[in-house]
Amino acid sequence: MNIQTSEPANEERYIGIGELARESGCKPETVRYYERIGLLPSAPRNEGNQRRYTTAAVRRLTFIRHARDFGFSVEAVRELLQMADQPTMPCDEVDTLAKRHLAEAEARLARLTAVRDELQRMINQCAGGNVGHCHIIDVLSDHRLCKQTGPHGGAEALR
Amino acid sequence: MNIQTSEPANEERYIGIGELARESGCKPETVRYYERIGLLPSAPRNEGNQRRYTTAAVRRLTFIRHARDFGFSVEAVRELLQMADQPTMPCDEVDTLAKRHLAEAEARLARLTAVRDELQRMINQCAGGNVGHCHIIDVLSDHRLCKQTGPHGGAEALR
DNA sequence: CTTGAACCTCTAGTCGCTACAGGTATTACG
DNA sequence: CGTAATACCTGTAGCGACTAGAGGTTCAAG
Repeated sequence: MNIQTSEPANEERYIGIGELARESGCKPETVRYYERIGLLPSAPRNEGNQRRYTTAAVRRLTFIRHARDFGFSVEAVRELLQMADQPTMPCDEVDTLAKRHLAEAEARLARLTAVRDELQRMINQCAGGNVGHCHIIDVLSDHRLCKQTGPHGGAEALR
Repeated sequence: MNIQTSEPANEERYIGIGELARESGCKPETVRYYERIGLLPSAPRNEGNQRRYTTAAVRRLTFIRHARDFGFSVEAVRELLQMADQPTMPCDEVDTLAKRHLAEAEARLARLTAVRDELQRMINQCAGGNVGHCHIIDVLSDHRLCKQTGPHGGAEALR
């Protein structure tokens, strides 16, 4: 498994940024953005200054997109790429990174679950009527009406 | 329950932005930001141009923070405030807004759960060794190694 | 009266893209 | 071969929801 961007073998097919984007499931703007921030190496250009890519770039970009889909931050992806680029390295660090990410996902999950439960509770208790007696408004107005003691952290759960 | 910002009754105590922030659980910068974007009305100023608040502002800001904690967007909070400001209105719209938000929370929850499971799976299958044979790297490189068929949407789950 | 904390405005930075505007290159068709 | 549609280029600005800092003013305590 090689996700490095290597120089093309003879006769290898070159593709443009549009096709690269299509094949790896993102947009050309995003590809250029990844190049700008250094996730992708600067692509070689043809005579008309357009970027040309090989299948190595498709693999690297696919890796990036997939890691992003898993919710890894761009910085984490950068680290993962560096690790993947050194196949002889022990994979402890990869493991650590993944576990930390898992822990964060679980924390978000817990917060989000609490928020969901509280939302459900307050919706169920709304008897309908007018806003002056709306349970939803009441709960939002007064944290003591929540089962939870701490802040919900719904906003933080979304980061 | 009145969360409107009304003019202070005679002899009502005024507080500064710092105390307001402390009492409602956010930072002074955030308070000014909320004023700037119109979630909070422009606060009256003392002679030295500093904002003075009453308990009505504490209530309003607490409502805002609480709704934000529930993950409601600032725009949704704006709508909720408008509704809460009209206590005689029927609360159908509040209900609708809350239910829509609940549905979104549940969707995010589902995506995040899927991501969590896949992360767990790939961490459990990592035998340790070097990066060249690391299962985590392999899964990130090749979506077909995931149980899931579609994209994970981990990044989207975080919005 | 002095010191230090709290406050003021304005601007820019965060993250991860996305969307222009205004131009050039390539490609397909007639 | 000419033209038109498409793809590409760079650079900049915008999103959401704050947060941080610079550089200055005002307040409260001693």
